[in-house]
Amino acid sequence: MQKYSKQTRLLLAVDCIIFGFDGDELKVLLIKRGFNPEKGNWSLMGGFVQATESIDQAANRILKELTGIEGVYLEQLYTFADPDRDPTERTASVCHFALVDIHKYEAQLSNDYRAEWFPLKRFPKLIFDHQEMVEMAKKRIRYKAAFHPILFELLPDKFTLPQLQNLYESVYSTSIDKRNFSKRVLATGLLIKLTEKDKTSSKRGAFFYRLNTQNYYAKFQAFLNFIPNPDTLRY
Amino acid sequence: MQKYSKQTRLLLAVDCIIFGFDGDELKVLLIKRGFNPEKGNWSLMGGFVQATESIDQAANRILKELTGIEGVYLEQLYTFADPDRDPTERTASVCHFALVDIHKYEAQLSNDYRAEWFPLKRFPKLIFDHQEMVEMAKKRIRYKAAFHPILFELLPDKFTLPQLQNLYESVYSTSIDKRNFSKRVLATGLLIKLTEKDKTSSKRGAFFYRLNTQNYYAKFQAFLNFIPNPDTLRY
DNA sequence: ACAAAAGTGTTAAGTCTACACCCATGA
DNA sequence: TCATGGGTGTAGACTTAACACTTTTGT
Repeated sequence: MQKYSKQTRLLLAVDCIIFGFDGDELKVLLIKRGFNPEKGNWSLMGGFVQATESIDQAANRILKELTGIEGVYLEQLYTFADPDRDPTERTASVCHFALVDIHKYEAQLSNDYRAEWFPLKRFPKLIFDHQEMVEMAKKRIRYKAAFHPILFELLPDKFTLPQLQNLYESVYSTSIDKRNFSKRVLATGLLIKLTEKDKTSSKRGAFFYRLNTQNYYAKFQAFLNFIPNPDTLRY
Repeated sequence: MQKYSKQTRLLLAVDCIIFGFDGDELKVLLIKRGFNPEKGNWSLMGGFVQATESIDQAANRILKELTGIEGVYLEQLYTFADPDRDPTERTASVCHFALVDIHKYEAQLSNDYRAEWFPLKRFPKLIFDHQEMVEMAKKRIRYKAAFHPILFELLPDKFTLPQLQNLYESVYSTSIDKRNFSKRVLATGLLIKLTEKDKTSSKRGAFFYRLNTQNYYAKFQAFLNFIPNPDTLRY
């Protein structure tokens, strides 16, 4: 079949903002770019979409290649394609964000890859328009997590209510009454209380919970509402 | 500067789902494709991003060229780039949706352009993956309009409460109690009551309202809540 | 015994839902 | 005068927010 004539072709890339939570603050995984331009500078995980790949496949492949991470929550965020965003050559980047359990990947990342976690405050200068991508991803997470239980993706399989509350408090830079928080969260039916306790952060210990995965998938699209004052949120 | 070697280049396109509301149901503007492949078949408004254009500029240009529409609400939705979505040649499409006042463009569309409004029920077969794009856009509108006052973009500058309620009822395929609806809507402070009445749909006439544009922009990002049972909504 | 974090219940305020009647007008 | 659609208020149910004390246990 004949090609479309007289149209500009360009490169298609994927970039991923990988979020993790260390129990205290949100972090993003960055890598030192391995090629010119901007070689050696901090960058999001990115790469070019190959000839026979879908965007989704490319995003998953790049995550795997650069960090070893696979099977995590990954969502398309926005496409950036200003003509001069990459000075080398016009490149459209389909930006994604991923949510991972930071502890699963800490060891392997520092050993096998040149990637590092950076807290959202105290962030290095990033290449190209990557800072803008991060800003958008932060907004999207806050927006989406206000109604959908995506933040569980940042926690290990077993987690405690205080851990979960810390996470919500970090994401929304707010503090939440723990009595109201536990009532809300437990009322969703998304959590199953385990008999085991986490004794690492208190003498008494806090009960572990795990996700009720059935309910999780069933209710994922429903609007929850873990956050007290949604009026203060901004997209 | 040297180019990135050994990478595939591809075409970047923009497609737009243009929504309108005729007072009774939601409609989407379609056009008969003017070139091969699929020449003569129904298509979303689309075109290629030019060498020096941003995506946003391309989307606005294409809207203008194909329909004369400009200055309307336009939002990036999702990027579709499966390798074979266009059989001619690999093409990534950054899909957008637009919300327009259907009455502003009815005359000009039928006279000057080959575009036609189709109700969301009774929809023709579309080219490529355009049907999937429309499905996603419907979901996004329902999602976003549950919390942000975007549906006003579908109405004329002056509109009545019954018109507005009809619109919400169509978008959510539900019926809303008119007493509760008017209380909710008026409580937002987004509307200014005019002295003039619309006598076209009743003998008594319904008061016109217009948007308080100051409040509209200020509160756009706040979560409103016009829809009674958000639990039943799905993303 | 005390410090530090976990866990739990109630009340008042506010919001939401359900519901029915009168109004204005043109035909 | 009557048929049609527009406009308005209230009471009960429910949800949310605010708030403080007891429990556990390691040191």
